[in-house]
Amino acid sequence: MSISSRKEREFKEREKLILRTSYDMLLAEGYMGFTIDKLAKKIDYAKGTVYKHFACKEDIVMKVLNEAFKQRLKVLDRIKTLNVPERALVMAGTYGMSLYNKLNPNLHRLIQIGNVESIWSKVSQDLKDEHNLMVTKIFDDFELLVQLAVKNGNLELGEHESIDIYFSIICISMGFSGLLRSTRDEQIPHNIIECLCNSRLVKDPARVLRLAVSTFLDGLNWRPLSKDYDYKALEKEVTDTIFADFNDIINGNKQVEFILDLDI
Amino acid sequence: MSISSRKEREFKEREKLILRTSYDMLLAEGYMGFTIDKLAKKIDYAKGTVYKHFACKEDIVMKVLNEAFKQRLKVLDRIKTLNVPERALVMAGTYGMSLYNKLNPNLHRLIQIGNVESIWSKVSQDLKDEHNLMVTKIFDDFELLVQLAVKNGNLELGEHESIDIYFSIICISMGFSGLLRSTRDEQIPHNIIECLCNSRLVKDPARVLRLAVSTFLDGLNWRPLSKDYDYKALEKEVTDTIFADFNDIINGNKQVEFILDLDI
DNA sequence: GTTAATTGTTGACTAAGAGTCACAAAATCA
DNA sequence: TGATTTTGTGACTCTTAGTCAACAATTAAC
Repeated sequence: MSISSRKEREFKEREKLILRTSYDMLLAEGYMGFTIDKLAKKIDYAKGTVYKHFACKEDIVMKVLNEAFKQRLKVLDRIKTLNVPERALVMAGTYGMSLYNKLNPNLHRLIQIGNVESIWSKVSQDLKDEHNLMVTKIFDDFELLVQLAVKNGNLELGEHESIDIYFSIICISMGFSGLLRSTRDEQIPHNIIECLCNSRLVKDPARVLRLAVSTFLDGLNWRPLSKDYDYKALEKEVTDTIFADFNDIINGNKQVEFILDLDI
Repeated sequence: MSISSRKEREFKEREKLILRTSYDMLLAEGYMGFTIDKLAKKIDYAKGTVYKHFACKEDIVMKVLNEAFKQRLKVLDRIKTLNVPERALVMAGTYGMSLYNKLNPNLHRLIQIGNVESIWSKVSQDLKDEHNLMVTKIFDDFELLVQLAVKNGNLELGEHESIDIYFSIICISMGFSGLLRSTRDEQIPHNIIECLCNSRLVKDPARVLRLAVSTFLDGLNWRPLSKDYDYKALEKEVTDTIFADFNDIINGNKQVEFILDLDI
């Protein structure tokens, strides 16, 4: 206890410092601008010390990514309290994610980094597993929702398998994630999708995503269909209640500095 | 003429050699395994000579990517000869792309590389523009198709704007592109999506994509709906006629080494 | 045919950054 | 206080992108 655990605490504190600083650097300067030398200088420790915590640069990036992902997952936890049809829960999830992305528009850039082969190939297995587990959680939650909808008579699977449906919805979201960066402030496009999004004047990609998901669900005949339920009202409701804090910040009534919330 | 253009021809020949070799290296060893030193050694020229052709490593990668993309675009050109409803054309496009991806399962890995911020940020403007132009072409073709469908009374836009629809379809495809790699031979997963695809036993992601697009189009009420048209027959037809050559190779009746087709 | 000018090619060199490790400093223990 | 363990360090190696002065080959001039 006491002494050895104080050391331990200090070590954990420093690990958080490393992660938080890396997070800031990654968002500010991107993956290319993130070097261990700069990081070490910034936190005022030697390079070797950083490598006492992480086996390689990619592990730091992946750990930051996992923490950011964890934070993002909490958004989805909030909607579980809602007492609405299953399909409305799916939509509420997209509303929450849209708001969260508006708040924290650079986060998806981080998340995309983890999908890059060259990074993935160097990350240690533990961290890959951790990441895997979180993504799996989303899949599991989705699968339950699909099964519940079938059980409650709101959805028939037909030639679809349950997995096809949630795989599709998640893939749709992924495809859009490339263009979910808020267009509030003018930013240099970071990839081809962002370029096109600018040039094609897609003012609110999040709206298009919500529409795409909704259309897909209509195509599945997952009830209540968009014409039979006031999803606009649902959106307003979740925005004003369970995501009220997000909305306050977006509307400028509150200011927030987004940092990695490390409650390890 | 003659002399100076012979020089020029030699220069162009070497450029092709650089691109073809880079293509092979990128597919074989990924972005991380691709170094200019290795490339130079392989083509038996000095490093400096390579840099006479391209300003930086990323420019080589992007040029390879653009050429691969160009090749891929030709797949979509084939379906233009089909005399079927607009929606069937959209579906035929996905069938063709599925086949092409089965043939050339590593290509999408290349294409994803170009979407990575760290590469995009170093590529010269010319190559970005070239890439942009090709993606724009897909968008334009799609927009025409949507407009035609509306004109012919097969689709009403409703609260959608034309751009929402084609943006959505393209995003859906993009989301799936992460898992379109053929699962024919056992391969090490290259990113989280591929991991999940393996662990969740999605046997034929291309099928799921086709289903997702079809479901989305049903949701849009873009006629003929999937229940009113024999899309299975269409798939068989295009597979057996305009993509017969792809199919032959897939079924092992023909062997083909996929290389970059540089007809510059 | 010889020489000068131009053009093309080279690989040693610089710079930068990842990762290592022998040693130094600090903490702990006896 | 001195011995032992733990922790932190930054100079070092290694790899790789990109440069550039010098060398080679080709072309032009005389």
